[in-house]
Amino acid sequence: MDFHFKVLKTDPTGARLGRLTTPHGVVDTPAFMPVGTAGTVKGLTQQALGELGVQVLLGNTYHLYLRPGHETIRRLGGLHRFMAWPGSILTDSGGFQVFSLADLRKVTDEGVVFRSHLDGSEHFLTPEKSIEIQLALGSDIAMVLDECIEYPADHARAAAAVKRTAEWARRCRDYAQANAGASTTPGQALFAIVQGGMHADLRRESARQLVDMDFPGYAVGGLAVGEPHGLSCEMAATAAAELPKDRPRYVMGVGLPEQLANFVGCGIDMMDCVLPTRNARNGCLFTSAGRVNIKNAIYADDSRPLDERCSCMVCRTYSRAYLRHLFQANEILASILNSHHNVAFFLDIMGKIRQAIAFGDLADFSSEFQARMEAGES
RNA sequence: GGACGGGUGGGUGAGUGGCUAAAACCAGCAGACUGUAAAUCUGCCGCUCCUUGCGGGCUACGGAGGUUCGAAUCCUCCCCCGUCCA
Repeated sequence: MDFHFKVLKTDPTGARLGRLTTPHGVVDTPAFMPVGTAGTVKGLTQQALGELGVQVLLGNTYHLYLRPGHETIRRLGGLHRFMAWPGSILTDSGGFQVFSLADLRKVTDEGVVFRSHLDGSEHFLTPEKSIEIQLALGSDIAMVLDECIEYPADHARAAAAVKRTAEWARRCRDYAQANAGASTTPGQALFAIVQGGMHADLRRESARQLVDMDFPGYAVGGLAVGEPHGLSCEMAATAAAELPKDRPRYVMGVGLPEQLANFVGCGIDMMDCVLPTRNARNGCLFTSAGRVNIKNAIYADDSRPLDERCSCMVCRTYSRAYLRHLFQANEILASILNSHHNVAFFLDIMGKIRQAIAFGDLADFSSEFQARMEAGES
């Protein structure tokens, strides 16, 4: 199967219902992609992910390069076979680590020198190296190496990152084209990443530069780095307006449950976020009535399901009291069940968003959802 | 009966004259988490009062006395708990 994307319907709000086809299957969009940095969505088996209806998940170039090593994964048949995941995979390029490992790296035009967070060893990640790794991993969608900057960042700083990101995108594209045969997944696609901080002119400029390079898909990066949600949406919409309508658009690293529909309304087709899994492990559960901190004492005797409106395995089977107990007792099952529910909840939202676009009432869905979240427990 | 060692806040356990309402860890309570250096991190954690302040009062380091300007820390006696000797 070759990579292609088809917009099935565009909502008056700008939201798109679509279908992405990758070498490993179909992805209904708008899609939420759980994050599986190190070749595992923490707390969930691949079987569970399949049962939850996950169609695409993330892996991380930087992490898998450091451990177990991309050549090891290549020898084992690529990331899909290595982790026994038959569905689609998108790999991040290491660009986010340019941001999050600020204390452990040095950026130059040539690339990024990282000190491994595992053993302190030095590694030089260039655009070419990032692609070389991703070709070995054989993700369905690789990402260009970008420079993700902090918030706030002034115009000059953001402009420099835009310039560098464009140069790196070109190098990534050229290297990927020249070495396509080295991929463990024939037909692997490469997405570019729009930067520009919170400066609309730079977002537009970045998008145009990348569109000129003709990528099969485009991401908007550098959002959800601490700025207010309204600004994120504004930047996502600004970038999306410059992007070709027939290519998938992906906002990286978002968002909260109540934010997902807003990005979709900006014309976004794909999102990923660590929140459902990370927060699950930290006892923060997302429900249709808002956040539930399952470690709170008020749940000690609560026999109700976590979310009465959720039909996931956890909500069908276990009480809040039990989930709290597992968390308090530091039991592994707490992470497993909490992650299961949170991912199910995010996927459920996306399903409802797709349905709402199909029915043409995304705006209604969005405001209803928001209202229920804010109303909290009844 | 004798010789040592020890009794500290819910637990373990530091502290051996003032900087100690008493380290640290655990437990408990609450909060945070947005392309994962995260099963992590932060705050609170004797009682009480208010004008919520690096505020006031009270209680507290087995018990009772004492020394001292000042004691969890020094002295005396007593009570417990360990180990060893009879």
